Amino acid sequence: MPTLNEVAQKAGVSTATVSKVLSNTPYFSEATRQKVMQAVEELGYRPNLAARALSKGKTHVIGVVFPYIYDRVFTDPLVQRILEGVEGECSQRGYNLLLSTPQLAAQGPDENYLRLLHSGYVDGLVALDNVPVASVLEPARARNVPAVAIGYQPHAYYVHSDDHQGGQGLMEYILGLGHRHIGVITVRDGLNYSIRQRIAGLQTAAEAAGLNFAELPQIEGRFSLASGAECARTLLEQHPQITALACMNDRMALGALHYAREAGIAVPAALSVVGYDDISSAQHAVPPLTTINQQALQLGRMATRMLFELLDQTEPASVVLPTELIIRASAAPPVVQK
Amino acid sequence: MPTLNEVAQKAGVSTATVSKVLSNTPYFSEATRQKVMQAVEELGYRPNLAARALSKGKTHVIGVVFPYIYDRVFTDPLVQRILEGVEGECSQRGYNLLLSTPQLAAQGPDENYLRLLHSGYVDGLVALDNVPVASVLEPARARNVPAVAIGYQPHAYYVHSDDHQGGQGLMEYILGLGHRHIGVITVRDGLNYSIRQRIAGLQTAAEAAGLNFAELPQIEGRFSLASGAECARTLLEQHPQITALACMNDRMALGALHYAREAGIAVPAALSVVGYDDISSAQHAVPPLTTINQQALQLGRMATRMLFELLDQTEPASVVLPTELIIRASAAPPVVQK
DNA sequence: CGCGCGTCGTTAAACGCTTAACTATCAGGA
DNA sequence: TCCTGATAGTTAAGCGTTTAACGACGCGCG
Repeated sequence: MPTLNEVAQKAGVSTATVSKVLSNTPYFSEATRQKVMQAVEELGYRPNLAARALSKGKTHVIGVVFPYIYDRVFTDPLVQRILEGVEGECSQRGYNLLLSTPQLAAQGPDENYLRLLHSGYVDGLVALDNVPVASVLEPARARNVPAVAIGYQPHAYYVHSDDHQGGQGLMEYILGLGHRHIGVITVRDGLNYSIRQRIAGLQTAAEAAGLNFAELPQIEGRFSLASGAECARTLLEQHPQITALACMNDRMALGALHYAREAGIAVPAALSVVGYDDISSAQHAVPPLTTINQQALQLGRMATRMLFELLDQTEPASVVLPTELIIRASAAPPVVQK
Repeated sequence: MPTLNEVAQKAGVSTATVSKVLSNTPYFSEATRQKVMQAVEELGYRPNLAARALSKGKTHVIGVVFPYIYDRVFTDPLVQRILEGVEGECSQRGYNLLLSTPQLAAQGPDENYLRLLHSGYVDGLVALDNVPVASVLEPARARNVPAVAIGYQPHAYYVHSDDHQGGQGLMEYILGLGHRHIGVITVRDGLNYSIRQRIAGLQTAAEAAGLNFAELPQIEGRFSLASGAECARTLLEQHPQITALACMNDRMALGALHYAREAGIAVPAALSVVGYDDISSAQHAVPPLTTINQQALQLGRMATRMLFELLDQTEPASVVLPTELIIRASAAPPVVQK
């Protein structure tokens, strides 16, 4: 591959001049500009980014970090959506995207990730950082690598969705339909800050309606559709009086729907099911799933914009995105019984 | 961030020695090893990858290229799955993943991508390269950047799934059920080699059964679920005698299912629908979708392994992966009528 | 006429690492 | 004793950029 030097030779000038022309740094004549451009053209020269990175200390690469915790990273439709947002912002600005999926153990992220972080290979980081066990951004902060968290990280720049509001809205909706026997399908507490907030939101709404939230039947799934189906079965077998199921993500809600169909339980006539996330398949489920849209795309976009502000030396403000209740057809008033 | 030099100073040796110790190049004593390691430890030293890249000409980064054609890149569940495969192989070997989503115009990929390609920033490329308009790997070949295509690129190292076999299997299955009035939902020809092959497969099977394939009603969708629904409507309104719909991807098949449900057409009793891809939501559709599994995960894995072989200077063999017919519940024999 | 300044271009150092070439030391064999 | 060769470590060049520092030139102005 041709180098700056070869271009310089060909154009009959020094490398410094070529560099100036290419970076549009003042003080070169139109004539030399022409010569240089011509040489660049003929050789098909393109700068070596590694060299540039070394010299400038900037790589134009930002790292996207999806730690590998409860789930294979890319099975979560939200991740995909976030990535889409990040990607859009980056490519708009001519930045490249380095994907990192560190293992996250209690003592911190894995060595591979740390090497990347300290390598000078990325100008900044956008990280899904939302679990209590350990923060992937902690080491970044220690090394002064600009970073934005998607999640609940009060000590960092962050963006997250208003999960409390979302949870509350969801519960208010169910209560408003008239349900009182409500089962909750959640995940193990302490796995994820967002879900903890959603639960808190449910609780707020429940207690505002005079229900004792702690007495509502709850069960812990593992995020997946299959686990949702299983949880629905267990919950309904143990508490046949349940008329509504609030699931803390859409995949588990879809699982619940799946179970209901197999068990011959009509949704929403005999059982209401609501989810959380508004993943794309929620819309086409049978029946279409009532859920909370948490704007994953926007999450990715915002985080990336904030990172760019950081890179531009301006202090970004952390953001909390509002959620929206998406009413479809999987929930209805309970049939009056007994 | 600490540099090699600082480590060397602290350990009281030369940078060359430190470098040797760290890369385990022969000829240093246990004593110096200890000193060096201690210094590394205390300073928290980690190599600057840009410098290393410049010096060695290797970055340990491979580029994953998903050109941006008919669709926003990450909306296709297959892309996600392929990415998962690539990611797994890479992180196993300590490689990092750079994501590139070039715009693909007739005259070739965009400048941003070319810059990346020529930058020396990636050691190799795995590319979804499967469209007739232009190849993203063409410029890679021109620059001698090792690359593997996922798709039909006979001039390159490639891996693709046996779409002809898949299409044929799908059609044989439908014919075997007894259908003769079969509608085909495809995409604009020339958009995608794989789909062209699938169609060829359908045709092979149809003609083996004595059907004139060209006379079967066909319509072109745009990959998406919504377009599938629309196509199903059009096709069925124009050709009410159709008893089965063969869709060239699952999303359009899901759309067809969606339309059928709305229109009150019972699947599979009154209409059989089959898809292609076996995306995860196919399994949970109502009714569960009969489709062809094309092993997207494996596609990503294989391509990456081939790339690593290439990087190891060994000539990889291109691969064609077999497909598998996944029989679920969206297709059944036609009701004998008239 | 001479000085200063704006313009255009060059030289060379620096970024942090790898590695070929080199020096020094020491043990063992002839 | 001397030579050889293995071992241990150093020096310095090189990877391809950027950029600070510097020189040369010409022009306008006092």
